[in-house]
Amino acid sequence: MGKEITSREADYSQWYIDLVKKADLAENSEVRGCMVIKPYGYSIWEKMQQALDKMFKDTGHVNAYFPLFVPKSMFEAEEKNAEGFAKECAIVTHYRLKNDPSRPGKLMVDPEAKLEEELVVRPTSEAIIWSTYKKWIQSYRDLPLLINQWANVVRWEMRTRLFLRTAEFLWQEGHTAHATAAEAVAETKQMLDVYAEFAETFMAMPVIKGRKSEGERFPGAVDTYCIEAMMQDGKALQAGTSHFLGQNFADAFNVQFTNKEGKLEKVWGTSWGVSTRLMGALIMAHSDDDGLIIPPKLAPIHVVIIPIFKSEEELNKLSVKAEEITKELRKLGLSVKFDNRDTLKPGFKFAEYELKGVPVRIAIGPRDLENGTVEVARRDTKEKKVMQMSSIVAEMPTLLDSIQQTIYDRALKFRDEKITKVDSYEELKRVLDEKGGFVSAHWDGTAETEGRIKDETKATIRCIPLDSVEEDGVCIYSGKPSKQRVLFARAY
RNA sequence: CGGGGUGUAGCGUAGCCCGGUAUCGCGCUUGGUUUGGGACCAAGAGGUCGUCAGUUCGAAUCUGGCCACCCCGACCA
Repeated sequence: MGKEITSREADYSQWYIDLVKKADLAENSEVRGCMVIKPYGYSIWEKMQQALDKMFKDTGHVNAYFPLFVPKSMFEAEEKNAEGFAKECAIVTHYRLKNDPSRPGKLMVDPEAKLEEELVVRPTSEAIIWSTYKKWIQSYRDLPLLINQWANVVRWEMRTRLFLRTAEFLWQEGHTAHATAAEAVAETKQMLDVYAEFAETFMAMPVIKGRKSEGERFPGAVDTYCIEAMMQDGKALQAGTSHFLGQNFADAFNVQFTNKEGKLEKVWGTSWGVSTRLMGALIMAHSDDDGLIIPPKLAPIHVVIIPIFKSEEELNKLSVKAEEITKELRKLGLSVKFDNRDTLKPGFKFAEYELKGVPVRIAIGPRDLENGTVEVARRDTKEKKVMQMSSIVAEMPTLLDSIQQTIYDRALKFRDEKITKVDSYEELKRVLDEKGGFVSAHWDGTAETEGRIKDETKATIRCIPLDSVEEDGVCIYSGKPSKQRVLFARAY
């Protein structure tokens, strides 16, 4: 009884919502489009942050924090970027409330406290950051400037979904400035590699690195790179982006430096980000109808120990062993929970930790005490086996590695099976409808063709894969010559 | 922003057509029995029925307005 989850087959969208809510990751808040990230969900995000933050630091970046508010005139300085986000900006127009004379005890906006200039709540921080960089950069010796910030941003979305698209979300945004275009491009690609490595190593989620078409490019960027992941329902999900900004923001904010020859040059920029959307990706990449499956490297709890007992005396005996194991596992840096609650049956606990995606469960009962064994169950395969109590600690790191690998391999196999090559428009449509996934096809490179295919099939060009080989072909839509296949998919 | 739906205890719901002060399950509290895959018994606590107005002796129920949220679409990370 208790927490029933809609099956993926019955209603994938509802399955996702059930999982988020019932596994205590997040819930809808009183504010439309905004969510409360609950402790269990937040602890997964913290794991992601820790891993990413280390990778950023290892590649020479430092953290800083810039304001939530951006003056409207500053925001609109880079026109394409401003235009791109204009439709979804929250704006602060007043700075004070006052008592409402017509409704005792209630407040109203004080019309006399109107701001001289409206403040845009950042949908992204390029504007405020580049206007600051202008002050920080004078010489080539000030470059490169490699800064990241962890922050919240607001995009007033029409339709929201927990983690995948919320009006306010958490992310990191890296903003770098360089002396040369080549260096900025290298930075853009380096950070794309960092994201891909993070997705694959920590999230156990294979991704395709690629470049966005003009139509899908970040507003204000010269080039946008992305990592694209495949969800279990056959829809693609953009999991991270890295932008080569060219000199667009240097132009808009007049950011120049003196080079070695004493000449003024404009700086080159990049920006890159991943968000709490990764939580949605993590859930939809791996989980099943029984609940979450969290790769060990991101699991808030690695191992849960569940005692099976009839009496308090029995529990006490088991507790001694369980605490011994807990202590030893913790020495290895693992997060262990010993669930000794005496009001719930073991079966209930089993189901609960499966729902929450804890990678390993150890059950220990009177029989085990006699035999010196424990029952070990892994979440990814549901496999259970009896192991020697004496060796369980030593074997745990290997077991967790194996789980991490199995989850990745499974996702990779699924993803690879969901890539289909087609050579005609009819085939593209059929594959999208019947199989889903990525469809690899020739495209003539025009925004017009891309737009028409999008209108007719709801599929977009997810990316032009970086590792794709040049091959002569014809565009499946226009019949014009093409040198490369791109990936189409319906996407989140 | 269009189309649909729903607001009743912490959660999920019945009641609404046909007006008479709210049903059931889960959860919670207390006590007892249980515990190797989602326990059971008993006794309890918990409600401005989204909101405002109207009709009526009487409104969860009828009428009108408003609000909120969810789902589907367009737009988007």
